Amino acid sequence: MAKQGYHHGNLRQALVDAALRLIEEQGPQGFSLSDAARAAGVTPAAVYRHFNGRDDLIAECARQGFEIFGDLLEHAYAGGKPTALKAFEATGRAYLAFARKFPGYYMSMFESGVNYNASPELARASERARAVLTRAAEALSQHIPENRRPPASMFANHIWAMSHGIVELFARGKPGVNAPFPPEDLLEAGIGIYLRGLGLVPPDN
Amino acid sequence: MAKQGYHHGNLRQALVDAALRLIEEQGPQGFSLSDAARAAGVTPAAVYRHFNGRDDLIAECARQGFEIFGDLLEHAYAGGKPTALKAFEATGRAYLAFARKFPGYYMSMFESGVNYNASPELARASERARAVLTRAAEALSQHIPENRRPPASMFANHIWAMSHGIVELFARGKPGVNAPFPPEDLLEAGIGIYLRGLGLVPPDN
DNA sequence: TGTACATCAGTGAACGCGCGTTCACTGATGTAC
DNA sequence: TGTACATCAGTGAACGCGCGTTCACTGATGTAC
Repeated sequence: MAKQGYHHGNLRQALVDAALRLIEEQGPQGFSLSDAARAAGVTPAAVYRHFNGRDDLIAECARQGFEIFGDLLEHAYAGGKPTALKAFEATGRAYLAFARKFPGYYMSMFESGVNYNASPELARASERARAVLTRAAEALSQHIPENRRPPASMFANHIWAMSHGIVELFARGKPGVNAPFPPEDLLEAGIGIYLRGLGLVPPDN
Repeated sequence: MAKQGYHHGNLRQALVDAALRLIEEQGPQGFSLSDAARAAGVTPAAVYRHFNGRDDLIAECARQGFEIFGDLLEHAYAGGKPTALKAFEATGRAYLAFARKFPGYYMSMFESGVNYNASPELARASERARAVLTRAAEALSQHIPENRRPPASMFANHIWAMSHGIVELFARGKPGVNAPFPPEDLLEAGIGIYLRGLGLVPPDN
């Protein structure tokens, strides 16, 4: 976009952006390298100046997604402030917010079937995002009496699974599925009930 | 399989079976009508004797899946016996059991992007399966004091979302993701904590 | 039991298409002098 | 400031491939007489 003419200026990122838009519209399998090139106003062959082919392009989408995702979760967690509980809840909300705001990234990360070990950078980025969730869970679990404290990674995974399930089932404009509640409310309530089950929230609302 | 030779005998079901096996192995987007025909030992054109093309074949896979899924959930729910709580837990377990035992069906139902309104039969089958989950939730919700009883469809959706999330994130042999717990245990624990949060299970284990 | 015939499930060749990828090339850009 | 040149990002034509779908056909099966 920076420059016009024969040389594109920033084709690499333009291709990523085009891919994200296409993935968002047609699903991770529904987009093609040629589509992305066309959307960026360029010959398919030009893609090979910047990526090792289709899979490499998707992997870069996912990598960028995980970076943003990690940043958002980190920011929401805010080092566990003001309380471990509030920080944890905020992190859960950030999960859904990310999926809603960046569906292309989300799909490239979780629905494209991308191999997280495709590149060291991707592996690192996805690992970091996961680590934020686990850290939030760990801080929270300190408030549960030790004798009935479940492993932190377990309930990080519970929250992750519920969030992901809500995104997949209810936060997509899937034909034929009419969600009776806004996904945000559904997740908020679900996390609330779950945390009450852990004894981290007073039993009576 | 019933007969050999020029006439296949039961090509329709053979194609469905082949499609399921392929979906299981390569994902819902990774299989082609030609693949399925080849696997059934038949020309691609023969498929059109039985289906209106690729999408119709997938829709039939999903329909059969939802029938089995509905039966399994129904059976697990067992009319709410012995208690609404135990029946509900059994239903949740049945969800995961289905996903594990019939990955091809599961993927055709939830990952293929099939339109649930593609045929009235598919719409009905998917509706029935959902209804079982909601009914189980409704029976259970009778045991919650009315003033702090969440809508039954809400917590049916919570359980559904968590189950689906666990299937997608941890019950697949996804490269690069090592689940720290068996999915069954993860779901069992998650449902347990959640139900405790609803006040349906004594607070101390 | 044997024969004629209707049915229709599957064949095989053909179609147009878009895909991912390769290759020798061209021409815009930036740098050295 | 002007010129020669190296760099390298993007071109455009070509490839082989497998796809979904169509069509006129063929030959196995089952039925009527």
